[in-house]
Amino acid sequence: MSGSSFVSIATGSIDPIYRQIYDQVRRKVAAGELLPGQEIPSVRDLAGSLAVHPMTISKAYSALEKDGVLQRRRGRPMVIAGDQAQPDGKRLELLRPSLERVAEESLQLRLRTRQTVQFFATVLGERAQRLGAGSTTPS
Amino acid sequence: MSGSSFVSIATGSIDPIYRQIYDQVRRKVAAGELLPGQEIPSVRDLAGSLAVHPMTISKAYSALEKDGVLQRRRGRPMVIAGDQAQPDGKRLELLRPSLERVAEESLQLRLRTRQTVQFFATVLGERAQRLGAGSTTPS
Amino acid sequence: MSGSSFVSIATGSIDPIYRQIYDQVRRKVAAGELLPGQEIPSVRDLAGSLAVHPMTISKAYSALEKDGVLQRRRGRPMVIAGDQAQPDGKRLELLRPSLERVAEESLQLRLRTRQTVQFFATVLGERAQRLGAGSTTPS
Amino acid sequence: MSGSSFVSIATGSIDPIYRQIYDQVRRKVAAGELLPGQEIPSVRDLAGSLAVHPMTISKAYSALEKDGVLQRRRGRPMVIAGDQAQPDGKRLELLRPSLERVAEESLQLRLRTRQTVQFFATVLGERAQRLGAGSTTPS
DNA sequence: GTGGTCTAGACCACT
DNA sequence: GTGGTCTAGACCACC
Repeated sequence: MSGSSFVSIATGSIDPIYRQIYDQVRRKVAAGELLPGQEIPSVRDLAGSLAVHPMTISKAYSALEKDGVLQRRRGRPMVIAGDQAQPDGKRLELLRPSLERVAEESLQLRLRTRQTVQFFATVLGERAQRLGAGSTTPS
Repeated sequence: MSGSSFVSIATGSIDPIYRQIYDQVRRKVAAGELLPGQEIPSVRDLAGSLAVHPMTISKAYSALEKDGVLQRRRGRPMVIAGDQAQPDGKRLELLRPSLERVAEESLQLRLRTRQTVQFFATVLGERAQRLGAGSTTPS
Repeated sequence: MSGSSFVSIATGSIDPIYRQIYDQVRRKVAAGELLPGQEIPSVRDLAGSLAVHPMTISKAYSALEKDGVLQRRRGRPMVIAGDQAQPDGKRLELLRPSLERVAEESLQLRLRTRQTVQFFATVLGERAQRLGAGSTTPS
Repeated sequence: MSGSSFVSIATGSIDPIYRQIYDQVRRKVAAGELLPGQEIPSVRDLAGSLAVHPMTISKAYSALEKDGVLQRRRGRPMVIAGDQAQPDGKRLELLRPSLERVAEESLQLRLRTRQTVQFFATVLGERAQRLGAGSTTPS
């Protein structure tokens, strides 16, 4: 978990590791945090730092390449492909599926809307502060 | 979906059949459409009408029983369990893990906190309305 | 090499096994030889009969699913997806890349056009006869 | 592609750089654009002007030498090798494996023999014309 | 029974 | 050094 971690994985998560990597890279590119032309960690490097099998990383990278997010360069590290940064509104929409899911849960728990929203604001605030304060603290 | 269908399944859906059933029952109970003490179709009956393997139904029912939504009665159909409401605060905490996850995504997308929270309120409102409107809750 | 072999692989080929399988299935579907709804061999079965690792088959099937050629059915064999048979002209176009490649070779060998075309006709005729005569003799 | 460029490479191409170089030289020789005895750029020069690793150029040149297209001369630039034409029949046979492969594809697509052969003739004609236009006309 | 994911480790092609 | 392909074999989720 170095300060400049490229991505982070949650071993206990429901969705597979390669998917987590795929999603995170896609999001970072959309947010403009990873810029076109920028080199990404090699399959072996990332596999090493995440303590994961190289093939798992390779699978994520391949999917990202197929979807036009990454570009392969034979014998050299892969790079972020042409401009794909999204305007604010579009980036917000990327969050919708996750929000729908959590909204569903909230309703199943019979929680009141205002209560849920306020709690979310709190959680989000805490998390933002943690990030802002001590350099980087992902995961 | 005929008027009397207990639940409906979407064969092409991403999530497994047993999950679809689980979710629908849970939602109908939360919405008050299925009331405590009410009998539900037997495993065999439902399996027959949905053209699904009985084990799949059984799995959904077992999960619902484990989560206190259904009650088993030897030799007789299962029934919706009694209301075991929890204090608000406790139920809210149940939502935290999901909120943390979506907060993480929001930060990775570099969205502003206020913007995200407002969008969540919107999504939550839409979803609540959809549930409130047509009593019935298709997937 | 049973008479009803689903696909065949050339171990010495330039392109990877999973690609060979992908291409053959795609072609057979385009040709209407494999029809929508039709079941295909399971990953394990095909892996066994081709003496190949299951993951190799899985990779081919996954790609075919992603491209809409196959449809997954949880717990059951995959099937050919909705209608995709192509009219003659389009099918012919599918052959173009291969023809371009061989045309290139022909020119590099300084062969005369007519000579090459006639030779191709011969080869094609022989192969068609072999197929027509002794049931099936692929590979 | 400047007028005096020996070869050009497409970095985004599917096939490797060394192959692109190999093919272009072979083609130019076949087309008579490069004549026996003519000197070609040194490995270092070409590597510099193409901004490619010298080893890549070296690999292409070695393959060309191995196939009798180039001739090495100690301490001096390599030259195009003398013409070693082969009888027509023999060269035709060199094309058989490729033709067999494409014949296989044609049959899998259930295309009629005549249709396929005619289409091949068309493709071959187009390609010959494209090559012929530039300078010398291959038979 | 079905397919999916992951690990461990080998080999290859390309730069 | 880079990524790609394949094998061997384990474990999981779903029907």
